[in-house]
Amino acid sequence: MPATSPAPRRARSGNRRDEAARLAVLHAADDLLVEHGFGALTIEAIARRAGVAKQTIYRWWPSKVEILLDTLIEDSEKRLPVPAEKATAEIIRGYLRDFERFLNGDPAGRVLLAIIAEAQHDPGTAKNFHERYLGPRRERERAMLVRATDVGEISPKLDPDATIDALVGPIVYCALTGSSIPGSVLDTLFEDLLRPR
Amino acid sequence: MPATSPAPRRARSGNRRDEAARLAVLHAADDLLVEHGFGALTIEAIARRAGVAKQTIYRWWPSKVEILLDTLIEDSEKRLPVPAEKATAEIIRGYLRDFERFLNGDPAGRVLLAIIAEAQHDPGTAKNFHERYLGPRRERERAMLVRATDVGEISPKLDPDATIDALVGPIVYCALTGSSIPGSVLDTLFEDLLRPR
Amino acid sequence: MPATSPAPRRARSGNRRDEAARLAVLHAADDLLVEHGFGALTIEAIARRAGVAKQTIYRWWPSKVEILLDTLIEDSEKRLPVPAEKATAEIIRGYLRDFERFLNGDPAGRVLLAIIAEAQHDPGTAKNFHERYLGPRRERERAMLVRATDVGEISPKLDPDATIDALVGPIVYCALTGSSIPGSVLDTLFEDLLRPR
Amino acid sequence: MPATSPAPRRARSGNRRDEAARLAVLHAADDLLVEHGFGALTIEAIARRAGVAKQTIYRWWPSKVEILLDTLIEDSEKRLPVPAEKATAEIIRGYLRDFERFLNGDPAGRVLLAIIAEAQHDPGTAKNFHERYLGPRRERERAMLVRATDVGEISPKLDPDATIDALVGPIVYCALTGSSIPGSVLDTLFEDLLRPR
DNA sequence: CGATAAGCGAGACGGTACGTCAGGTCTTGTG
DNA sequence: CACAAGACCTGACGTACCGTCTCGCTTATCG
Repeated sequence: MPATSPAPRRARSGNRRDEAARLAVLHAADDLLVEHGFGALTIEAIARRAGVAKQTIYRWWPSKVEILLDTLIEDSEKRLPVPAEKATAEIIRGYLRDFERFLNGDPAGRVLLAIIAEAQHDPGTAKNFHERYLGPRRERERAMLVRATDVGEISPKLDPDATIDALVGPIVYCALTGSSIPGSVLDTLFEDLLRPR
Repeated sequence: MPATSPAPRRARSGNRRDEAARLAVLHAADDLLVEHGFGALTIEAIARRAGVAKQTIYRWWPSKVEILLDTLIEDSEKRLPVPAEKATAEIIRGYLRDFERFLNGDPAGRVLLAIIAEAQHDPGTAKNFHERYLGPRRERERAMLVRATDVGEISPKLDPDATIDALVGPIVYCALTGSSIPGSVLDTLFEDLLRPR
Repeated sequence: MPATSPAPRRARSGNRRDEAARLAVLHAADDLLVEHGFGALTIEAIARRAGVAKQTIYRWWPSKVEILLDTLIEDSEKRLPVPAEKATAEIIRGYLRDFERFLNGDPAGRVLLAIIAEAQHDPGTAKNFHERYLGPRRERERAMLVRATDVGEISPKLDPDATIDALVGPIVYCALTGSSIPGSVLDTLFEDLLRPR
Repeated sequence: MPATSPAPRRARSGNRRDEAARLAVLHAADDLLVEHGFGALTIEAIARRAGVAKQTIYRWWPSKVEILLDTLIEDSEKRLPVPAEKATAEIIRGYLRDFERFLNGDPAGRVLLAIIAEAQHDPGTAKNFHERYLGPRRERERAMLVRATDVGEISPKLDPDATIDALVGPIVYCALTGSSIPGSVLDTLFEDLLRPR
């Protein structure tokens, strides 16, 4: 009688990285940020909450912001993916609205704002933030715009990067100052800068 | 016979607030931020640098961000005043360009970015930042726009607040991400959103 | 009418050293050593027990052994003074017996043994132990012997230092190995090496 | 079919204890103690230096002091054997002088002092030290004295154990306090306590 | 004019978190 | 099954700042 399941059992630790610990840290950091704010986000608190040793954190992350960056990358991939297939004007408009909702409603959006903030205080954070998040994402946003332009869905007034800055800038700025940009304003900017067909 | 000068001399201490100490603290905070970044901006470092006792700082400022806020308010009044007299399209365009230069070139601009950042981490800071800086300044910016509109210099597509967010947002966002928005992009937004005569 | 007391009141802290904290640390260290052994004598434990901040300990003592050295010096001054007045054979014999009892019965004796031990592990400790305890005490012991010799109370076979080593050595050695030298043996060595009148 | 030997060659690992690893650990511990002092004697450092896994140490030794005890036992058997054949006064005197040289000159002597020290800090160490080193050695020293007494080589004033304490005590005490007892003093004690023929 | 009261530099104090090190346990994969 | 390797939790290390406090001084104000 042949081979019941391979019994994965518990393989909690060994000489390989412990996935459970990794996730516990990511979630602990996320939760602490959302529940008690960035001020409560200390390595000790994360370790305590995750049920993990401080050393385990220091072994795998150079700073607490890198932890946030990890959660941000994983979360924004799921919750705010850059549309990668067909690029219609409507899809782009939807992305902008999702972006606004992400920043003002989603816990992961709080993480993004916190990292932007921390990047002002520390050049190392700024560098990693660009290399690991902003850069790659901008790449895909630019590609989305170019595709839509090629297809004739939109005909932007400015070059792709400037266009993105002009559209995303107000959204982020409003989120940073605690307000939330109205959908109608978003629409006006969208119509105005992209001139959709 | 009209009283020889009151000889203010150095009044290093006494029973009234010591202006020299106040200025020393403001400058020390400013300098530390610019030279070594926000991470080096501790109360102890400010006190050390200013040659002042910690208690003197705690007596007059509730937190180190309030010190920055004080310097920001004084400095941006001097270096980036909101035009309050006549409001022509050209004056508004100049203000936007000055704003960009302020953020990316002036030490006081670094202070503003640092405070925006800190406001993400701490609600109290956010509140004070709005009440003491953002709010009053927005008031004057709005007034400037209204005046220009009334006079027929511009005819904005959006209501004043949305207009300001849409113009200032990209400038701030670019500064926050370490880049610097090109003048040409600024001009396009300006033309587009304000439709100057 | 001779001036009622100058009202010392409580002056618990200020910009001068806090005597209460100093004593709390000394006692905490002492107690921990006696109750849980040298292994439990960590700076953190001392601070915890004394109700004192770690920094307060580091401010005044370079190492935990120096704390022990402080208690040892204060305590052995009280509990095992070197006879400084008249020096008869009987007084010297009494001192030797007291020394044995100090090492094997008194908590302060445990402190002495612990410091001797720690001096084996760390040259700095050895140096301080000699300069602050062993040296000055040996001085007084030597003086006691010389005085007794001059008066004709004893006529030692060896020079003073060798005599002390020969008498104290067995006492300390037995204490270190957990046994306790019999009084009769002490008497034999005493008679033999000092040849009292 | 030539049945070449089973090629034992280097049997670095397998299912029996690896003698090379055992020796590497003992030597690493010894070297570290001599070169950098007891403070540098950590399990991790020993493992590093011996090129051995920590687990290998924990598998065979309950504590680092037991490692030292192992080296001490092996070394002092070779370098400071208790004379077991004929016991003349001269041989005993030589043993005392060798003992003094062992403590003050031989690396293995440093190990003995370190263990004595550590025994003050930890009762478990004290117990093992007595059972594995002090006890058996004292046995042989006592036997040596008894033999010499029976033969009439010496006629000690005190019982064997007290005699040994009285002779060895000053030697050890001087070594512990960093000085070194003069040979002449040793001779005086020897003559005085043993009264050799 | 002398008492009072406040601001000041200085710095000790009880704390929290930092980033590092070692302890001792456990698991993996190799020989 | 012993071993090298090394991840893991625990807890102490010594340091930096936090925000509060007392000290001894100087100086303006007021009775």
